[in-house]
Amino acid sequence: MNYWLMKSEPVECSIDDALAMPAATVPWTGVRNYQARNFMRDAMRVGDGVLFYHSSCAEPGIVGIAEVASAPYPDPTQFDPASHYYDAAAKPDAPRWVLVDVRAIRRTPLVPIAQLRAQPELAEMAVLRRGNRLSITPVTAAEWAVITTRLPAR
DNA sequence: GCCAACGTTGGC
DNA sequence: GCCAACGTTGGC
Repeated sequence: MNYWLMKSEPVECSIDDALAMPAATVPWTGVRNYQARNFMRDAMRVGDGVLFYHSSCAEPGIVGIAEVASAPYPDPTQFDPASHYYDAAAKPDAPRWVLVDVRAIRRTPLVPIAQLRAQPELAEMAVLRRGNRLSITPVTAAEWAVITTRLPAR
């Protein structure tokens, strides 16, 4: 079992949007970075824990708990010329981008990025690393424990 | 809106 | 295969 932090812009898909979907599950479309893609393609397993993170918004931070809900499969938006995520170089018989489904489990009180940075135990967290631009980063079991046990009870 | 940091592209 | 230019991310 592995753990991940996955960023989503709430304008695109917030934790509440995800919870409102059938089975609270969303296809994680739009990843166009090879390293992030490779995490989904090569390392994620169904049932892996996910910290649902809101980025590019007024209050960036962790807002929920989720889990990986599918094996990787081609991201359909790469084949859609009308999509913002269209990739003319990707063909159905040679997809370039994959995704997994993510099932939202519950909303949590916001844990702002400043609060994450303030925790000494989280100093090495990949998402907090200087210059990090990955929308998907691994989370260690120790980091997962610190974050999930210190989230205020709902 | 600014800017640091990094990935991608393309000329050579 | 180098590397400058450009684009993107994302917090502030």
